[in-house]
Amino acid sequence: MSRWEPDARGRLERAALELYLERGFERTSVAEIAERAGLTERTFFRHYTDKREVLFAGSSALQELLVDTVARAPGPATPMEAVAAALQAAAAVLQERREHARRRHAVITANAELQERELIKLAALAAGLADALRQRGVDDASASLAAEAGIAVFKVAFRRWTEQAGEKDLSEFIGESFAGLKAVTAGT
Amino acid sequence: MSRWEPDARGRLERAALELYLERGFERTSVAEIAERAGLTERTFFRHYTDKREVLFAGSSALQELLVDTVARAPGPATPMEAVAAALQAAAAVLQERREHARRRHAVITANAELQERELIKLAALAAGLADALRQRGVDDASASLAAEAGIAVFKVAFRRWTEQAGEKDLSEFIGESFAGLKAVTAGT
DNA sequence: TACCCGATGACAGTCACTGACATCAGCTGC
DNA sequence: GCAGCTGATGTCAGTGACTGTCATCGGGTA
Repeated sequence: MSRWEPDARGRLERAALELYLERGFERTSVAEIAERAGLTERTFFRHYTDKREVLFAGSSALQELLVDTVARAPGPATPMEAVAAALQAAAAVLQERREHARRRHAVITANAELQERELIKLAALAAGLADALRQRGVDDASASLAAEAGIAVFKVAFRRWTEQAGEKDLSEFIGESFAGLKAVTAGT
Repeated sequence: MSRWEPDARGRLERAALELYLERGFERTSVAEIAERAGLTERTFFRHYTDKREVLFAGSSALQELLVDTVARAPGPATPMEAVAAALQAAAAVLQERREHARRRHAVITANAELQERELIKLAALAAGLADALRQRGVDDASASLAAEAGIAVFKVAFRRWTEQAGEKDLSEFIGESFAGLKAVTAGT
């Protein structure tokens, strides 16, 4: 048997989410998270750069999924089609873990600092999408615009998904939002 | 004559921008800003909620300008036309103070925490735009999408404006970006 | 003249985050 | 099977952002 309990990161992430739900982000100290995970505060900061980051561990995997999906989109796909495919792929992942996604999102919407972190993660996703589009030969400005517009669609769709009373899939909200964006930009 | 030097906020804002430019955001302490402004650290925090906020004092004025411009757009204007008018109004203000805008932006792009704050301010602008559109009778989803898309256009245009070698006006970049968005969303 | 108010200062405290050094189970080379 | 290295963790002493509380006092007000 090994010297320490396994999966320190997993324990920290679960402890953090639990505590943020129980008492709120601000009223939870890093020492408390570490204690619940059976570790020390110092070790927390070896795994996560700050108190917020522990909620965003999965975002790099999402980023890879988006970028890969754009890269693998069929050759003739337009930039927005490639972005749409990427967002649908991401939606499928989130739909699978919808309870976790909603709990996490509830914590984030309750705290401005966490919203800031979420926004910069979304900006990073946009930058990754834009890069992937450029790799496909899309010109610089169009790549940025398609990526930013795609993230805008995602933000709106995700919010509607979490606020709905029913159980409609995230992918449907994304489809509707893309259609809505098309309609609204047509009238300029 | 009054008991204290006037314009404490202005002195703090100028001192902060200077120091952030001279030594970087992270390597500047609030005590140093306050000292250069002839005040104490405690007083700094009476004027600004945190060390970042001192760079964003003007954002509420920008928000009011955007919201007012949408509210006053001609009745038959489409949502995107109203948003475009608002962004052009904001662009004119930034163009006027372009040296200040660029210095400030240089500080922000050099630091992730400041970028986070900028993003949440932009998100607030989007929320304000969306509200103003709803007041005009635009349906909920379209209002959010037009607002978010408008902010996406603004982000791209602003970045191109600051990165350009020449002296082209921000309003031109915004016009081009709106056209680019229209082109890119048409191909879905 | 007495009083209040609002902007500031003084000071102590909490907590996020960092740097430096210590510990020690398990693997590696011999 | 032993010496030594490694990597994840612990310990401890900071620094600096931010907060609560009380004191100060020039200027306006009754």
